[in-house]
Amino acid sequence: MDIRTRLISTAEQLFDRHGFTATGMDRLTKGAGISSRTLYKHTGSKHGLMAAVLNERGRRFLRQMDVDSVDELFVSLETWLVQEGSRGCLFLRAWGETGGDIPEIAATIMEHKRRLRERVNEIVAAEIGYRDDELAEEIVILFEGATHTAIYRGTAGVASARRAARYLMTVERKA
Amino acid sequence: MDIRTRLISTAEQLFDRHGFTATGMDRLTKGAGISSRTLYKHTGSKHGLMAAVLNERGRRFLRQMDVDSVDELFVSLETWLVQEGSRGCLFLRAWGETGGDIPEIAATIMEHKRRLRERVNEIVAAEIGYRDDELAEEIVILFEGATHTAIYRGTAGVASARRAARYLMTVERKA
DNA sequence: GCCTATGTAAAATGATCGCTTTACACTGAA
DNA sequence: TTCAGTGTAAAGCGATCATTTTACATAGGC
Repeated sequence: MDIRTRLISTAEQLFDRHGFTATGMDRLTKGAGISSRTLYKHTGSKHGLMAAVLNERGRRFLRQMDVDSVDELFVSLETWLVQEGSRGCLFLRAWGETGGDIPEIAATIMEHKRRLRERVNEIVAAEIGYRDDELAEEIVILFEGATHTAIYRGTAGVASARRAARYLMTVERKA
Repeated sequence: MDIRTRLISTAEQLFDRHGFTATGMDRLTKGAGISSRTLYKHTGSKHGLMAAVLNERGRRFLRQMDVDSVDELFVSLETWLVQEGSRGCLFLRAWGETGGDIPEIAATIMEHKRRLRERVNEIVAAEIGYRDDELAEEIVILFEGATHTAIYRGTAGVASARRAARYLMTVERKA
């Protein structure tokens, strides 16, 4: 496996499992099996590594959420949580640990959330035939809620979110 | 103000603003205006301080969520977010930063979430006349979703969650 | 065969980590 | 008046922090 890929996926696991600040550079280098010099050549700094991890994760996440209906969206979320574990949104955790003070990281987070919102908006629009920002926002909230409830309730909550979404999609559509 | 109160409320602000791990003991002692010896006499360790902060915050939070209807619940949440800021659930952030590995902290988090869930269940039951665990879980998910969406969308999302909750409360009640 | 890329291991940087200890001052009750 | 309780300031604990540096190996293209 490519060094950069190995570094980033190792870092993603460690950050997700132990938190960003609590994960030191030595654990990252040892985990990836590379020297610190090589690490710094690849991502420049710890913040750079964090941003790279988030970018890569965001790409993978949105690829998995590339579905055609709201119902499938929640199925995909459940699959993701089962495969990756339920420790909450890594982007929001990064925001919390940095206080939103690192521009490079803050921008990555905001951009990811903007993309997710747009994706949900498109899925909703495809399903009901027109754009409905308000309905899409409610689905996003259920999505975000399911993600975070899963930390302490497991994937059981995703089924509830899915059910609630089904109601909203039925009741709220005007056409 | 009592030293212990000052310590805990200062720590709560610093942890919330900058994260738990990133906040060092010297910032905490300087913030509270006490010596490190005094701090350690009061809470024993940093983990002890974290647990104390979470306990205090949980008490204050649930006091503010002591309402009689689901609609009021979301109004109270909005008030909370405006007053306290929107940096996500401090309990889940603590979970993420510790990996759930510190028993003292993990137990505090789980207990708080259990209480919140029970509170919502009671509010729902009072409103529709009978207990409905599934409906309550959906409300909890909207609540959790609004809390976390607020990090990057502000309180606008709370209004959406409130609206969605109103739909669910209307559509799903069987009596 | 040499040059540049890219990697390693390991030491050193100064700062900061959580936590303990030492030495001293104030206060209220016995 | 003595004494336990509670506080301070400041030094020190060994460990770890993110980052840089030094010295050396290996490999592919010219």
